[in-house]
Amino acid sequence: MQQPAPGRRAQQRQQRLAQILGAAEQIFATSGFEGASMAAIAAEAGLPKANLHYYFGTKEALYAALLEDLLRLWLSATDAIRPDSEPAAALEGYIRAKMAWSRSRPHASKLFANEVLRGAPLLAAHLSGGLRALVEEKAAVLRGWMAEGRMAVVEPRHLFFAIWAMTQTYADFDTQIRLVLDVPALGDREFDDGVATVLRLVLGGCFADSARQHG
Amino acid sequence: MQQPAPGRRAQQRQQRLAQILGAAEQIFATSGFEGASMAAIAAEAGLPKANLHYYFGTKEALYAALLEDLLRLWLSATDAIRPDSEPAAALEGYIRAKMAWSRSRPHASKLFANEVLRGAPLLAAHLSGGLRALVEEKAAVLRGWMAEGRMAVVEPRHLFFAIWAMTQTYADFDTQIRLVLDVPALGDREFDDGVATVLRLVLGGCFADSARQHG
DNA sequence: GTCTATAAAGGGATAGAC
DNA sequence: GTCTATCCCTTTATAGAC
Repeated sequence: MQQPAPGRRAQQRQQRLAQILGAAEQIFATSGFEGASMAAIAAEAGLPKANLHYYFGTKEALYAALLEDLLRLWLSATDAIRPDSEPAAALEGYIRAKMAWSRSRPHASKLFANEVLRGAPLLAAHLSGGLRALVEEKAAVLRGWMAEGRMAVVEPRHLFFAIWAMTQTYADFDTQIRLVLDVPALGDREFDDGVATVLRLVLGGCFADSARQHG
Repeated sequence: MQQPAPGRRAQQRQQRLAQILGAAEQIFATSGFEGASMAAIAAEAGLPKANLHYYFGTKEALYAALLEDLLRLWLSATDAIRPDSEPAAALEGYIRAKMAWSRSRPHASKLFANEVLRGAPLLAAHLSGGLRALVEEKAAVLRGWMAEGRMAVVEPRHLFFAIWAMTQTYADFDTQIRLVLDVPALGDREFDDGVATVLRLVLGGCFADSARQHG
């Protein structure tokens, strides 16, 4: 029951955990749960295989730990959407945040995509629980703005689906985008174009004349 | 070199092939390449495992055959986008076609998503070849419309990325959408709302005042 | 806590009878 | 052409030395 201050031992433990989680995120993201092997994760982390089992027990527990972290990020990105926000600015901030996340954490996004693609066996409870509640809450905010005539009338939950899809595609489908654009990797140029396109569609669709200011 | 008319033998062969391909599409879509087992595909098809190897040789060859079929669908959906088309009608037709495809062939869409997520090892050549050429061709059509002032100026290739993402999410992320909307499965209502939302964003973003006609 | 060696299970693929 | 039995390899997970 004692809670010792983090000494050298605890710090090294935290470092090992982060080391394993980072390697696991990358391997799981590009190979999926079944495709990833503990050996590949161990190699990426620079540790023997048995170490992973010492820290996390099973492959599924390690995978679940990653999804847990992930959910927190997902749920925290909508903070800017509050009843007292300016509607267009709130949506623009949300889109920019989601796009920045696709750029900074592409592996996390792919991990999430892989999990949902296979039917979300480990995430179903969170999706119908925390995420659903959050979406309902934010949808209510949007409906309020619509009732006040501050934005066009659209089904707010489907608007979220559209924003998620458009922003996450720059992480999940980066391979396709890269090959179609014929660039070695997605950089400033591609993300700027992406943000501009998503902003134009969403602001143009929700606010009509507000779209012009973004090129 | 002889090309016999399809007799009973050839017909049964075609039926077996279709039987296997259908089962494989479903299993690969929900489990990914590595996650799917030949045993699971055989069980789904109602055939012994060795039959699959007789017809397709290896697991990878079976998977590649599915991707081959898939590409034809992907590349044929843009037919309505031609220089002499009416811009808004052409984009609307394309969106409706893509959305209908997400509804009728969700397994195919998921299969494609799984493949791109893992870096498109078997599809890279097609993406940077046929798909890239097609996108360049259609992007040129859109640029022509923009130059004539018939639609807003957006980066046309990113507009395609956005349309692909928004429409395919109704197949690939159906689990998430289903759980957030709290419905047992996506039906008419959900797809109608989805089409309306995507149309509003794209037409609103590209044609400003044309968005109103779609609710 | 860390690592080597290995057990136990499941995978793709094939041999060979029918 | 079809199916059963089996080979061989990889995988997860653990035992046990250090």
